[in-house]
Amino acid sequence: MALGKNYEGQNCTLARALELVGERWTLLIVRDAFYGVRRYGDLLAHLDIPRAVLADRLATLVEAGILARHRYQDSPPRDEYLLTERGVELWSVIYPLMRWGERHFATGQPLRTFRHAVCGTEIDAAGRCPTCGGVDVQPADIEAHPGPGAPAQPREDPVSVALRARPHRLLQPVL
Amino acid sequence: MALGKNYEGQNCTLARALELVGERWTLLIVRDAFYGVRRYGDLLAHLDIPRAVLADRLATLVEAGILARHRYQDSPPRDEYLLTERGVELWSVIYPLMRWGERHFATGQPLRTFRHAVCGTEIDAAGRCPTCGGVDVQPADIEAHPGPGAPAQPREDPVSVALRARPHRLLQPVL
DNA sequence: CCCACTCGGTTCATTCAACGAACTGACCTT
DNA sequence: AAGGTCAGTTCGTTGAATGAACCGAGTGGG
Repeated sequence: MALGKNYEGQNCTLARALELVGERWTLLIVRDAFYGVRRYGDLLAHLDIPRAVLADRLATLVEAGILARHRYQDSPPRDEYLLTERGVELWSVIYPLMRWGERHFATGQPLRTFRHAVCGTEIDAAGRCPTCGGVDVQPADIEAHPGPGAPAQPREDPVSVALRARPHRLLQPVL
Repeated sequence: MALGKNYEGQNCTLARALELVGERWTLLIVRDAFYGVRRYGDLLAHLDIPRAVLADRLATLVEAGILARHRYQDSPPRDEYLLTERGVELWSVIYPLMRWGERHFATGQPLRTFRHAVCGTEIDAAGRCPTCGGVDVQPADIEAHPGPGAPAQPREDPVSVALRARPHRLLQPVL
């Protein structure tokens, strides 16, 4: 978004947060990071995002301390992008927004459900586990399960296939 | 944002939510609606948004059922924009994002704090009232209080002045 | 009744960001 | 040496945001 001069006048911390997170594509990249998508090429294929925009957003997110770039092999040199603590905290924004979208604009059955990994209970709209005394469930303790709904023409990129195939712990590599 | 064709491939409900709420300025307009800003002219002065963009966003929000347009006087004919139930539910997204921005990017003291109107306790980061048994506090029960922090050069538009002057119940008209 | 003013827009030329296809360069495999 | 993969960069085109000017309905004052 790069809200620039217009947001300087806005005192609200919301404006400052939106300068980072409100840019086009950014929140979808962060969502994919929760799903365990870590490499440039996988993000590219899964999001259908222009290469230049992806490179720009990743640089912005790393600079803001939301993602960290981590060398995972040396030959050939390859980096992966991992959520930092600051990035993981964005789950408290992403999850409610997903639920809101689902409540009001879903066309059919949910494509994905989120369960508390330790007990298997589906997490409620507020992000809590009804079984475990209503505690807030942290992303690392959440499993994304393929839901009953299916899109008309499902995507066939590796990430989409893997997410459809089996339950998967958030933040763990999906591929 | 009008994510258009790129988001059709995205099954996730997050993508559909972002088509509406992820556009530039949209979430700041919704925030102002929580603050009780209801008229075109007040939004214009408070947000420093181009007139054409504001008109476009308001139309989109009304069409999406997030705001409702309501005739509040007949001569001259004047409309105000009010949050619908669907819009009010966005508090679960806006509040965590504000808190996240405050935790990580605040420069000084908070400009605004949110208190549970019935007991006066400040609401925690998860949006609950510690005093009242940790219940989720709904926007209608929240009072925004001017905080200890002050910007270098405070805005002087009527909305900013009113919000700085005194505590104010969310969703109630600020002017 | 005319003039000035307010409010809530629309119009339009300019600027800036997004898009998508092509290119680059480091490294690997055969 | 040739071809492939990966992670970008470059660049021309398209589309959206910006901001200033304009517009039209309605009001209030002289």
